[in-house]
Amino acid sequence: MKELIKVMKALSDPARVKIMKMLQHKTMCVCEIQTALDKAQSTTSKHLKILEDAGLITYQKNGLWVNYKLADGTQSPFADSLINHLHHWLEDDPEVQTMVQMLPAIDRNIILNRN
Amino acid sequence: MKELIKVMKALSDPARVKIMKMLQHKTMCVCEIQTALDKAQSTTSKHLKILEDAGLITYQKNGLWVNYKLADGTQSPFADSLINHLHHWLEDDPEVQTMVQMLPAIDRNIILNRN
DNA sequence: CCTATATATCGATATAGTGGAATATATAGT
DNA sequence: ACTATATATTCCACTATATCGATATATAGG
Repeated sequence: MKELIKVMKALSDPARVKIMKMLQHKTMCVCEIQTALDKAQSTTSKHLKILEDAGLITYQKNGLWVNYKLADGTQSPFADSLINHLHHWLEDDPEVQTMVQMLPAIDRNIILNRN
Repeated sequence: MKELIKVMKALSDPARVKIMKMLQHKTMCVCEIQTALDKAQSTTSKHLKILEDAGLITYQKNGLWVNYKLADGTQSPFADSLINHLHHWLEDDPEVQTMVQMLPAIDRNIILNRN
């Protein structure tokens, strides 16, 4: 029960659902996700922790960067189901569509003023 | 997006998930659900409203009684998916199992001291 | 070792959710 | 119309969550 509740709570916030929809398109670091969401860095980091605790996303460290991606769902059958459903859910949601269109422009090198 | 969030929030509380698991076995009135949950009547009524707003349950009035049952899911594709998944989810959850075993003994006539 | 920097954690505050007691509403029976 | 009663709503206390600024942690490069 606790495990299911954790997954449901994780997906009960628009920002976190948006993160799931973005990661469906590409692996992203915290600063990229933060930019897309237009939230504070600490806020973004906490959302990611909640999704990770629920078994919905995983990360891989690469130097200073932490790259987040969708989990494979092996941790939790609830997470697995919802990850799969989210792939087709909200595809026609205007808010999600706008965000997805912006994704190609959201790049850590551009965000941090590198070449 | 709002619709999905509403469904997820509705299923983010153990009492409400338990209601869903109970209604999977039989239609129940508020006083029966209240007894099974061991919560106040007002609390129970509010949980039911949240589930109904999310499209997860419906009710049918019969005199003073309001009989709640699982929705058919036609209101919301999200609700539909989750109603279906919940049918097999948590079947081995100890808390749910105990509650389901008690279900046959939970009857409005017994609760209200009628013959 | 020191500095820079990407991310995580902490502290504080505002908002939302959960709970029960009290009250309101609606309907059945007389 | 009056009473009884099953459920819904309101009110209020308490807890949980979301957010941000500030600080801590970890790692790369010099």
